[in-house]
Amino acid sequence: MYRDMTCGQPRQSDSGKTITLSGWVHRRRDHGGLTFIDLRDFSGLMQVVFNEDSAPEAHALAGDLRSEWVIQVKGTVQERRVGADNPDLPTGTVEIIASELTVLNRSETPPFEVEDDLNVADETRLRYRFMDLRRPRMYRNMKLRHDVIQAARNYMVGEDFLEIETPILLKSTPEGARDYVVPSRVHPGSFYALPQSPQQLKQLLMVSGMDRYFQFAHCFRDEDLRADRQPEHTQIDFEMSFVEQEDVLQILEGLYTAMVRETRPDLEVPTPFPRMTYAEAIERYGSDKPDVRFGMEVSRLTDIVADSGFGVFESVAAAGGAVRAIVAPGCADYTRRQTDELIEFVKSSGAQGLIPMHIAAEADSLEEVTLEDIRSPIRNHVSLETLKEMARTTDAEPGDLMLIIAGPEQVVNVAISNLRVEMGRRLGLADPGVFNFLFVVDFPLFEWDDDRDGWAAMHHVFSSPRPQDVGMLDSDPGAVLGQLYDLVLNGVELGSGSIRIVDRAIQEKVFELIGHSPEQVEERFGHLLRAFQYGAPPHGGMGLGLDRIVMLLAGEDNIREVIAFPKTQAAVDPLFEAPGAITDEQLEELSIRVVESGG
RNA sequence: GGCCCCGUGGUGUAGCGGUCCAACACGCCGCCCUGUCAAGGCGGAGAUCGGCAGUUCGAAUCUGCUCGGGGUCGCCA
Repeated sequence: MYRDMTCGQPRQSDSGKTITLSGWVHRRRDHGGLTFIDLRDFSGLMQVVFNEDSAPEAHALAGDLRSEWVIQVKGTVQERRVGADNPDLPTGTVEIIASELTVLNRSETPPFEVEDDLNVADETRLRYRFMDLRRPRMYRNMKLRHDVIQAARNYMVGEDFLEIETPILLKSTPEGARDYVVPSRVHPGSFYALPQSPQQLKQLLMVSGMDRYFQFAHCFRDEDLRADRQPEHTQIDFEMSFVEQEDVLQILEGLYTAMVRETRPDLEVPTPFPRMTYAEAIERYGSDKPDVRFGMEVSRLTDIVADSGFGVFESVAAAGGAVRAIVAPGCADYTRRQTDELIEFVKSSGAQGLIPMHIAAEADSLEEVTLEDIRSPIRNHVSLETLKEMARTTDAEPGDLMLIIAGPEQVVNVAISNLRVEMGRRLGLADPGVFNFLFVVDFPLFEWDDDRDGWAAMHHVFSSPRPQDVGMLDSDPGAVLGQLYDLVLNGVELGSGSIRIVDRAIQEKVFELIGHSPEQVEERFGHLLRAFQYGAPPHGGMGLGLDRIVMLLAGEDNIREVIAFPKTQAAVDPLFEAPGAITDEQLEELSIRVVESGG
């Protein structure tokens, strides 16, 4: 045994014991005849004292120690002398009086210090991830991730779900994201694809009578990265037979309250999780994943300003676009510099611009506001009555700052909802101690795809329309709502799910609507549809981003912080230098020739 | 694919046309020190400023291209 205890364990009750500890040299404080070593492992720090008088050999050796060397120390646990306690350390009331020291391994000088309050470029951290992960914060995140997984597994097992693994090497399905593909050696010119989700597999498991399935599923998507998006991520994936939407939502609520309770009992989780329709979410927040911890709802001014005399508003309204606004309470004194910043912000969210409207705090009420009280680029173009009507509609008061965005509906919604979140952040409106889960339901089944000039599945092709909407599949596809639901937490989409289609006629109709020929359907989904002809139970389920919920539970704002070996924005692993070339022999075996890109 | 920000010793930053063969902090190396815990004192080494091409009498500093990193819009069934 290299150790009797871990570094963070010994307490006053252990004093007098002779123990052996192993770990990394966190810091050395050499006082000449007396040397202190902070010995570190995953569990914490322990101060080790080397005294020239009592252990000359160990003391001499301790003088050679350097940061991150791996050592083994034998010594006696002792209460620290009066006044020498370190209240910052859990082990700060004791220390080890070393009698023996063994150097187990040396270390090069580290590229950065193993400290939590680290300020090092992400790429450097990833290049030396094995050092980066030694930081207590990273261990905490990995441990939290572990605990979240255990809590989820316990809950799912308790609800009679079966944990079943599904293959990673499967077939490309041309829906959705780009696939990562793997060439087949045995079948030259053929490729496996890594799963974007185990969607079809879990549906097959339902047809197989497995009743309730779950899995921590690795999912791969070859799309551009973001702070909360990696090329591979882990989903808590589950599917249930003989259920309706509400049954699935009940499981979700139970699962997530359990996960939070087990890992962050300090957080407040209001239950039951509220249900909000997609339409309501868009109307009130401009987003299908609203942060409902605070108000600042989005108003619609299109009708009021359609004939206001302000050209931008009029042309947007005439083109069928939207004029929407939020109110930043008490922000009428924002400076030009501050509003310019906000303009840059909304531009980066895709909007053309942003029109601020300051309502001076001097007036006692909105009705007493005069043109003098209003500061805005539209002030000289729009009548006072219209300005007031805009303020009334948004519930703006004297002293408030209205922020108005005009443009195509979807562009406005993206920008105004991002702006709302940004203002909420600036004004400190969102309580970080509250986890406000929200079910967004009744998503449209289809959305119009301008590129393809046709309907596309909002979620995926197997999601079922609401029974009452089936009749509209022919007459008005855009109005058909699905048995589709998202779980949203504090403005972050955690996952999507649906009740699946098991009726062949409806399935064929859906394929037809999104422009799949029977041949394409057979090619892409024949296996699943054939299975459905052999007795498919009604079923539904969900895929949930594990990394994101762990990120939120950890209080991190980047998903890389809760993934042991994440990739950079260019989908590179700087430690492995992946992806990399393969040998000519490998290429030969795979019948692959690499050609220069045409440019 | 678009937009924005960043790239200076090991790490993080300062310098933003000559006074910079580059400053500071931490780290590193050496010496001293028996109670420190971001130990302390003294001394020292270490970057030609991501790369290339230009502008200029002169560039870390300006311009163009390029590479790398981060954020974001598109994209992500």
